Amino acid sequence: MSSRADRVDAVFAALADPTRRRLLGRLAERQSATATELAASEPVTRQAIVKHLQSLGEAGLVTPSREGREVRYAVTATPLQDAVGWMVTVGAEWDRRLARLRRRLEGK
Amino acid sequence: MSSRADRVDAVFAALADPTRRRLLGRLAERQSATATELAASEPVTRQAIVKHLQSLGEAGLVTPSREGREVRYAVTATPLQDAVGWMVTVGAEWDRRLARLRRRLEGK
DNA sequence: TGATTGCGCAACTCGTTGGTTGCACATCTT
DNA sequence: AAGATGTGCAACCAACGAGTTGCGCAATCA
Repeated sequence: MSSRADRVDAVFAALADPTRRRLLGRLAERQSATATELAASEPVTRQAIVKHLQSLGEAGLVTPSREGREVRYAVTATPLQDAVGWMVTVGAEWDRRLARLRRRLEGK
Repeated sequence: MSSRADRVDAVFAALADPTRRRLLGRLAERQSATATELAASEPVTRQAIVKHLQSLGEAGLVTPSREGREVRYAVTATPLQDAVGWMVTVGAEWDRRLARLRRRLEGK
């Protein structure tokens, strides 16, 4: 029933690992990438990358799609909203902080 | 030197555990609480709570303060900004999402 | 003063997980 | 058809982390 809490849980768990965050970053730059491609830029094995991508996939942060003989991954980014939502409910003056952040981003 | 990345890392690692997030929630409601108090509302030992609070403390999310013979903990909430900042750099149309979120919270 | 209450430290268990290696299977390319 | 390239599966290892129990010490209360 508590699918919302589970989602948040999965997202934070996925984002807990720095390698996973880096992978998400890479996938945000390039539109998509395969596990072997990502493994080239990362100091670990392809298999490790695959596992990370699976974690990210279970959290809904990344979506795989088969293309011929290779599997390309792309960011979904939607479930991050839940995580941010949780953060907001915790902090006190978070409204102001978010506003400041947005201004800083829009002002570029 | 990469203190920024480390901070984000600590925050996400701290937020990865559901118990820790619940503790943060409790501390957000009440102004402050001791480990033993929190242990009463939680199905684990006081010692476990203490460890969690230490993790949260190292992440800068919580601040302890001694008062007589007891130690009270309170949320700091500032470093969450870094985490949100990271999230923003990843997602694509995050500006809009944050805006929607703020509206939903203000309208509430 | 003695009993209680709250905290700190240490050792230990057990499950999870990030990472590896090895091999088999599928899919292009030449 | 043969060789290369990309993925999937499984077993294994080491380290970390959540949680426990036990004990000792400081501070408050009766």
